[in-house]
Amino acid sequence: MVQKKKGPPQGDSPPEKPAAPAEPKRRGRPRAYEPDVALGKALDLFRTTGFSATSLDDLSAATGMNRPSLYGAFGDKRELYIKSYQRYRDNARALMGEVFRNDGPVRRQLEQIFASALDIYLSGEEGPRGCFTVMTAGSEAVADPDIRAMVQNALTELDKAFAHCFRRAKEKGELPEGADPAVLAQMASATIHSIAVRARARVPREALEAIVAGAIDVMLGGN
Amino acid sequence: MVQKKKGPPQGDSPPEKPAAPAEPKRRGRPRAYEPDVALGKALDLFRTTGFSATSLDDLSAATGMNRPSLYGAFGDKRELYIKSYQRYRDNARALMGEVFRNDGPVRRQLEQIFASALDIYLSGEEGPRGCFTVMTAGSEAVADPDIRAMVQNALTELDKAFAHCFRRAKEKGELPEGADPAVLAQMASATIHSIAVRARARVPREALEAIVAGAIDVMLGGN
DNA sequence: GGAATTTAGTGCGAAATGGTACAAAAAAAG
DNA sequence: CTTTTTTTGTACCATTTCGCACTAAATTCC
Repeated sequence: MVQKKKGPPQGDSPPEKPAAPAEPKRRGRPRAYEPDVALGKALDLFRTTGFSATSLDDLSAATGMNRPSLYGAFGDKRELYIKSYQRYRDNARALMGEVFRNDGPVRRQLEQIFASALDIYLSGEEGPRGCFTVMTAGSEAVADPDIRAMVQNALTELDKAFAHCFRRAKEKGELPEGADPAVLAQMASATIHSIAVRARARVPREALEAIVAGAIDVMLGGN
Repeated sequence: MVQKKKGPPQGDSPPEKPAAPAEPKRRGRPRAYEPDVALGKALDLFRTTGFSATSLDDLSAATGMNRPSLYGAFGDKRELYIKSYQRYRDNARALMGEVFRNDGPVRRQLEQIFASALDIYLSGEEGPRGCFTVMTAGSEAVADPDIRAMVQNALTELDKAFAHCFRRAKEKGELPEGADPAVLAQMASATIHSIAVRARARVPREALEAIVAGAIDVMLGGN
């Protein structure tokens, strides 16, 4: 069950710019695909259709790779799903981490975070695709311990990021006296979860933005 | 695609107590199953495994009905899924509607609502199953317009119930001056969505209760 | 008891699915 | 040019999946 065979360093480095680090001239027939873009396509598919409803044929068509190549490159379906999810999280982290790092006023920071989230959730040719964690990974999490661990990790990571954000804000006096950063963080996360769910039901962006605006007002207590 | 063939009045009446209204003595061989309990079993399964990952064989095993009977009683897999979802919503409405109707102090009302939600989300032999709307129906909502409509309906219904709750509270002076019931309602819904997601990832009940408690405090503004 | 009616249960079949074996192809190395 | 290595692509297999036809059973009506 617990697969972990070929575990190359992968995971930390963001997939930003493969940069092709001086391709050491491989030996055999060259690959007809770029692993990075192929994984991106797979991610897109999994995000819209979920795990079970996405067939290897679908994945094959989307990536342009035939099934044996897919298997060779990413392992079986489950492994590919997990790698897709890792990729998704790397992307999200990259997008949000940036905002979390530079410290403007909390209000501005929150606005940017939520805007990024909406960008992610509402993207997709055929309708918004919501959040991988909330929608498809959450479903698999019940039965699959590995995926569950990843989901848990994603949830706490978001909580922590928000908590850090609010803690700093409180130190800078941007929050009322009694405000509890940890609680506010969980509410911010909840707002994220909520717009993820609603996006999937095709609630229009303006409505989601209104929700975000209202939530920010309440969380910042009129500041 | 849009099935709506045999649409008996079903939908409004809560499945509470089938009551067997004087069985008018049917004509042929008696059914070996009780439609109500069978649908309940199907719901249980769909809730844990989702639509695609649940096979008709699984459903057959769970309900005790063989496939042809299943088909005859509920239609094809998609119809059964939709009926299960309706049933789930009827149950939830019954459970929460009760709380929403009797008017105690808001705080108490909210506590009860969230407690009911947790009961629903955390139930399940093999781990918590979360919320049908958020988890499995949300996934299908992208591709299936009918299911999407149901999900939208579920979301707005919850928002409205909370909004009503907060509006009444404000009239009774239980909320601060500037409080906007609609905004608070959306935050309450967001809290629901969030604990649904977290429940699925096996976050323990105490942690979820803490989140709820914190959210209530913030929403009621110290009252 | 026999006809009519409704359900149960076996079992089939066509399609889809996940996975893999194997030969052909494309490149580097000798 | 031949060998070696790596990937491609076809074809295949075993299993699962959904749906349905058809027969057997159980019950009511006449």
